[in-house]
Amino acid sequence: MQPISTTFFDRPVLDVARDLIGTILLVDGVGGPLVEVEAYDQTDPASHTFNGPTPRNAAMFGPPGHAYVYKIYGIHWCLNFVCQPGSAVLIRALEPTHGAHLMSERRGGLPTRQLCSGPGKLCQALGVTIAHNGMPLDTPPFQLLPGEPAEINTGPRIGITKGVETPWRFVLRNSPFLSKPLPRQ
DNA sequence: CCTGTGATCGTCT
DNA sequence: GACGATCACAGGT
Repeated sequence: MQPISTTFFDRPVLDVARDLIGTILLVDGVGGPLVEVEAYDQTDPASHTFNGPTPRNAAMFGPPGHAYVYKIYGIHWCLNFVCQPGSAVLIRALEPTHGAHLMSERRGGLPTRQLCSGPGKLCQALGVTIAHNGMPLDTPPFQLLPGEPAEINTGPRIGITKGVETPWRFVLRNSPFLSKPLPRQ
């Protein structure tokens, strides 16, 4: 199988987000298949790009297939994959299959299900920081590899106060590694 | 199972 | 000066 190229990301963000579920993300060889992501674009009041370019969100207006990393609540890092200008996919959770020992060490020995079950936890487990902001995703330390076909469910996004109804959260159906289950319908 | 809260600081108004 | 695409822990059900 070929690694995923940056042209994969030069498509509508909703298509990319859906297709990312099941894709294997590794950072310096550590990670696993993505089980939860969210889409954001410039028309969306919850997006960092809603009010146009700023120094922080510059990577989201740069080339597709690069990382956008920012710090939230003064504490945690969050990793996004940049798509078409002003849009990106927030990487929220993965199944920790590669480098589990290192992830556990970085996460204080917490149980496997809690190693990467949230955007801040995932960055801590994979060692992602602002140093990765703007880096291409088809070049070390990043690796993106195709995974198995996935059954996907959608729902509203987590932790936002605007655009709360927009169902742009994509999850692997029945995964035990999500940050939260989908709401009951 | 659930809800509430403190931590902590960069970013933008 | 206010707030945020979060997390861990505490406490009650």
